[in-house]
Amino acid sequence: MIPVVPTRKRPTIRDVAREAGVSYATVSRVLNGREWVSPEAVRSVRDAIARTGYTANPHARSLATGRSGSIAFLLTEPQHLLFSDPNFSVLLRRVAQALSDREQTLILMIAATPEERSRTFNYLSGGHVDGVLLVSPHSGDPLLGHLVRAEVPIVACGRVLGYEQVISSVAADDRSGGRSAAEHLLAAGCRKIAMITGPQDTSGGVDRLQGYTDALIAHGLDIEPARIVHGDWSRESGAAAMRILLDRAPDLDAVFVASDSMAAATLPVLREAGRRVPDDVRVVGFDDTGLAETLDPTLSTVHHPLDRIAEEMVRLLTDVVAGRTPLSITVPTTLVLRESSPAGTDAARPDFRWIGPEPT
Amino acid sequence: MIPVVPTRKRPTIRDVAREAGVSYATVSRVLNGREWVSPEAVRSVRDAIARTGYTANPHARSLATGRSGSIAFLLTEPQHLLFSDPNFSVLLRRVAQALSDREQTLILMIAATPEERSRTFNYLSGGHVDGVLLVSPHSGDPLLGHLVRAEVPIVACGRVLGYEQVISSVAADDRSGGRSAAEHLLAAGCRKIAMITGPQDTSGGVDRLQGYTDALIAHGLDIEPARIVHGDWSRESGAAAMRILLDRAPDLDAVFVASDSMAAATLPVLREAGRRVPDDVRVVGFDDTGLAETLDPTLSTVHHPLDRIAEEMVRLLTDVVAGRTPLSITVPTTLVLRESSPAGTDAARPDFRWIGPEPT
DNA sequence: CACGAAGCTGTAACCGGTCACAGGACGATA
DNA sequence: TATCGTCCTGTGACCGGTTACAGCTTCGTG
Repeated sequence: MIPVVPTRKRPTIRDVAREAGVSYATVSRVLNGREWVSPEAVRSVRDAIARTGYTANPHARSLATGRSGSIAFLLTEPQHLLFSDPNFSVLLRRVAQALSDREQTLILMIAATPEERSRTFNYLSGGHVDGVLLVSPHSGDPLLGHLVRAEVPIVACGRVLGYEQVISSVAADDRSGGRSAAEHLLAAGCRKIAMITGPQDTSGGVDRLQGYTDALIAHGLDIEPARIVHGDWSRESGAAAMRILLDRAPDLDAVFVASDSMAAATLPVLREAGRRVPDDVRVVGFDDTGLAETLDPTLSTVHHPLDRIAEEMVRLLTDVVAGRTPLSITVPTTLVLRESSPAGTDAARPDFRWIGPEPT
Repeated sequence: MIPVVPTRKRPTIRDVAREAGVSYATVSRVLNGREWVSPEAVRSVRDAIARTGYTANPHARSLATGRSGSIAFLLTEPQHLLFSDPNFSVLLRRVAQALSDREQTLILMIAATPEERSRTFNYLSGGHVDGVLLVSPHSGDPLLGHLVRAEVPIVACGRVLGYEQVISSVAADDRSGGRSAAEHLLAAGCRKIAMITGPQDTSGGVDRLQGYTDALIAHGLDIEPARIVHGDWSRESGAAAMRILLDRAPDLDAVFVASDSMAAATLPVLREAGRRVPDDVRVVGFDDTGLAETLDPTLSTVHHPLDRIAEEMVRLLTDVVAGRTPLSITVPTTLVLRESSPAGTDAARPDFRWIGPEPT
């Protein structure tokens, strides 16, 4: 009897059991390697699996175990940032890798519009994923409060201001990073150092600024409000901020910019204004995710260790899912010097502890 | 045995049924809106759902229906391209949106290493997703053959050379795009037009080159092999290709580059070589995904309609999952003129049909 | 020799949905 | 009044796994 339509049913655990001459419970035990199973049984089950080409149905498994085996990577930034900011894609890549190593699947959710946000909330709070990785959270976001109330396991990239006690997070040591950038500029002789910050409702935005003020104050300098302009990570905001700075503080001799994207946008503005980089104005960015090397001049910047951050986020989320109390992890940053602010004599100065690689 | 996590029981369909005073089958009917249900029953079920905060368990649903409600977005490019090529992130964003609108979830899979590839194949062929969206497929990839043999529903972005009859695809009209770019350069008076192509095992790489040769031949010009260099979409390959061109064909008066990433990398090379853009050498790219506007000079380029491509891919995949025979869809491109090759007198010429927007 | 423990295996209940099918209520029609 | 069709609802089987529990060997020990 040849079936007209080749009904290609995928083999189930019971097919494997029949093939192996054992019960399906034994097959399950072999698959999960939990309990005592005789070596012969293990072998015949493995053979049967190989012969039938069996793979477990993840939905049946999730239904039985109550775990989904998947986590959500949640982006709440407006879409133009997703495109221009390499941080996202680098982090995404690393997280995907880390999850793949743990046999977990990565569900990408983008919640930019109000509709998407409410759909996203329903999905995440419905227990459809084991946990959520949150990127670049803004503390004012109501979605955060809802997720926390629904007790969804969350790990954020960057501390979530106001939620430090309830949301676990992994962040770069932004404050030290900002401080080392500013100290490098100070050591190079700059005294009128401006800063373009990130949004002040993100930990990265706040801490990098804090590091900058730390360094200036430690060197006995005043913080000049005119030299500080807030950006929103986007290129456009970087260019706009640079124009404001040139207007408000035309005597500046250096700019520390809280992201490479924004820093990249300052270069043409400076060039148009007739300022040479680094001779007239030194520029130091933050991130070092590939963009910095491709600019002209290449950009000195603080390396944002996204590899380790991704790794730690996944590890931490596993803990949080298992019921661990919230925890914040900080990962050290590294200053990388390139053409836009090369190493000067400062490398030899005893008061300057941090030393980056030689400029290329 | 105490469970590790205190599993807060979520309400099930039976809880809702009890609450509403109906059977669970009726609740299911209301949820799926399938069969005849009395208005009162609908109302009381909806009330009960609102009261209990019920959301359906997608795994139970998948198990019962045999559909997973999720599709995989599969990337097979080496990771450095994922970072530098904005095409990926733009497409990803759009696909995510289109899927979200259909209440489907997007599972991101990156198969760069051999391990990841085999894991990915097992996962996809195991029927864990309803279908696969494939980005930038290279025809030599063995993973493709395996997926086709396993009868996994696939829609690719770009035709898959050699698999046109078995893998559905959505592509830009790369050939017309390449042709309009070259025609624009010809109309601007250029006669020694070089080209940096994409990989010749991708339809985009082949077709954009084909469009270029179409235009040159139509104008009675010979195809000079010395003026054609193959790239691999990456910035590095663009810079390298430009150097080769300056060496092999130093008399060139224009370059058509098959991607904006590669085109971006040609600009510093040209500048270093003392060639002014566009005065000495005109440059036209391909993609128009944001990067082109941020370059200096801003880049004339062929707009790659990723919005529509994403939309069509999702639509087409739905059809393929439903059993539709393979189909290739082509979406038109548009030439966008900016500083690197502004519109000339050609716009007025009768033999030049295509006219882009005025340069900014 | 009786008995308990250890090692292994099978049965059955359960996870939370979908859906085929049986059947009840009720009005229309013969 | 009997019969039929339409509308609506409930029961129970099933999807493919996991796991509690019981049962069967086999062996060691008092």
